[in-house]
Amino acid sequence: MAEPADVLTHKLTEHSRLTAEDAAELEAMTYHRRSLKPGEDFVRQGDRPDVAALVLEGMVARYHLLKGGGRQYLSFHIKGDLPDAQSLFLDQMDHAVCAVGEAELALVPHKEIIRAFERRPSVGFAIWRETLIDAAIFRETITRNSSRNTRTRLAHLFCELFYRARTSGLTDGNSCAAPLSQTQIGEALGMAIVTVNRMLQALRRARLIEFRGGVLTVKDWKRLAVAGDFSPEYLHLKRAVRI
Amino acid sequence: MAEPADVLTHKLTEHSRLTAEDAAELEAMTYHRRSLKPGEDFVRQGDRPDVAALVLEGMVARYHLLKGGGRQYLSFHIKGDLPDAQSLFLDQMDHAVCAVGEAELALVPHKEIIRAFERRPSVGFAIWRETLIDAAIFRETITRNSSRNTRTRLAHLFCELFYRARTSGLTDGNSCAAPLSQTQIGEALGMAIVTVNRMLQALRRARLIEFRGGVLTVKDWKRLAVAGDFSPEYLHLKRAVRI
DNA sequence: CGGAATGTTGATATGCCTCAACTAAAGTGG
DNA sequence: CCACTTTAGTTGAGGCATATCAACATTCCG
Repeated sequence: MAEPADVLTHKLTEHSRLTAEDAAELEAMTYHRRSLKPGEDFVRQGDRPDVAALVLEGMVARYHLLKGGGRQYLSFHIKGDLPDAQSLFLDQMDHAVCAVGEAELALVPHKEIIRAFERRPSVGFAIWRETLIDAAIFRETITRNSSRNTRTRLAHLFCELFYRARTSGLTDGNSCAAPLSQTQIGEALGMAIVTVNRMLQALRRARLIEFRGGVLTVKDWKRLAVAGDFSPEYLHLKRAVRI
Repeated sequence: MAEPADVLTHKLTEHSRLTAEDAAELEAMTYHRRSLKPGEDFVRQGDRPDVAALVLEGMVARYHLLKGGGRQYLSFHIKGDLPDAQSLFLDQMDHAVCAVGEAELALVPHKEIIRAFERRPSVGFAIWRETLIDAAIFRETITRNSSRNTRTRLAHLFCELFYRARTSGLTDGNSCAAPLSQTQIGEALGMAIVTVNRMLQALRRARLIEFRGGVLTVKDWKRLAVAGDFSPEYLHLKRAVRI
């Protein structure tokens, strides 16, 4: 299993240039491992964390709690992501973060991260860039959920999940892990479970994807990208991945 | 008319603590004024700006261009906001920014801002925090547009516009500037113009708001906040505003 | 003053949700 | 290991919120 510092360095390298000194600074931080069971919350709305999480394994999701008990999932995160980096500078969590399937985290004290920023501004800039990419993904999510129909939304989500997994080297051929239930997909895309189920079948019938047992298989990337109105510029990666 | 540096300092103070040295650093930057006509684009999707904008006057909006020519408005910005701060660390714009009504900007070269960060990390942290609040607003927008009905969405938008104006001292009694067309409101909330019009009437009839000639008047804040399912924590302000 | 943009109203269509029942799979305890 | 329970997925029927279409009113602006 990879070292936390390496996971982080590798991730930041997807969009930022880091010097050896920068990497050393990341290496010097303290990483505390923590395992999460499926569905387990890691931070809750209102919390004031003093550590930031790095995803080492599995998938993690951010969500708003709705009155009535429902959820609005906001984003999904994989290995290398910092799902609560915002807590570095925003005291209170305005949303929660939970595991989707089993997940493994590394926790780093805020203090150490801030100290790294002060010693090496470029490390700060890289993580800042990471949070800005997060925001770009949120913007795309607004557009996806606000102005596209249910089929397109679903296709777009699969595109994003697959593309990001691919970028991080987490795909196995045309497959990647996506341990989401149909309920969760519905709560991410703002659609009823029944509709998720039907659109899923539509995408399957059209031979664009397979989705079973928490594994997403892309059968026809090109047509899936068209169906999802997907183009990856919003992910702001240094080098585009070919699929 | 206020000096750009003062506008920025004042804004950052809404959520961050700045020392006299920090303020001096902001003061030392070069601000280039620019006026925008209603609807005028200031940056476009794909651009690679080398300056960042500070809103001095009026309202500015970010939007995605949809194929077919439609727009998805992502956020609205008022005096003190930095609507394209992300361009500091993300090369290409993934969205455009335009004026809503007349607007006045101050442009600051990226280089000078970055230099300020390197000399005074806390200035960087304050602007970073600003971009994180942006992201928090995007998250709230996801939830608003994905899991609430049209009436609630509209009420929520008005709540946010009014609350933020109030925070920045831009309200006049129960009124604030909101030079949006119904079309633009529709393109922000992901609803048809006709529906905007009807829900607007519903909110008027319920005596929650007035909205005419680009001016929003809140007639009953408490009930409007309930109708919009609005609570301002996501804006992450140091001190909550009483309305 | 005329034309364009914006707002308003009514009628109709439909995409998606809700409700309800059933099946399949996964987890649990005897 | 099997009965039992729970959770997740599937299918059909019907209704509603919201979109679409179309006409008209109003305001804005050159």
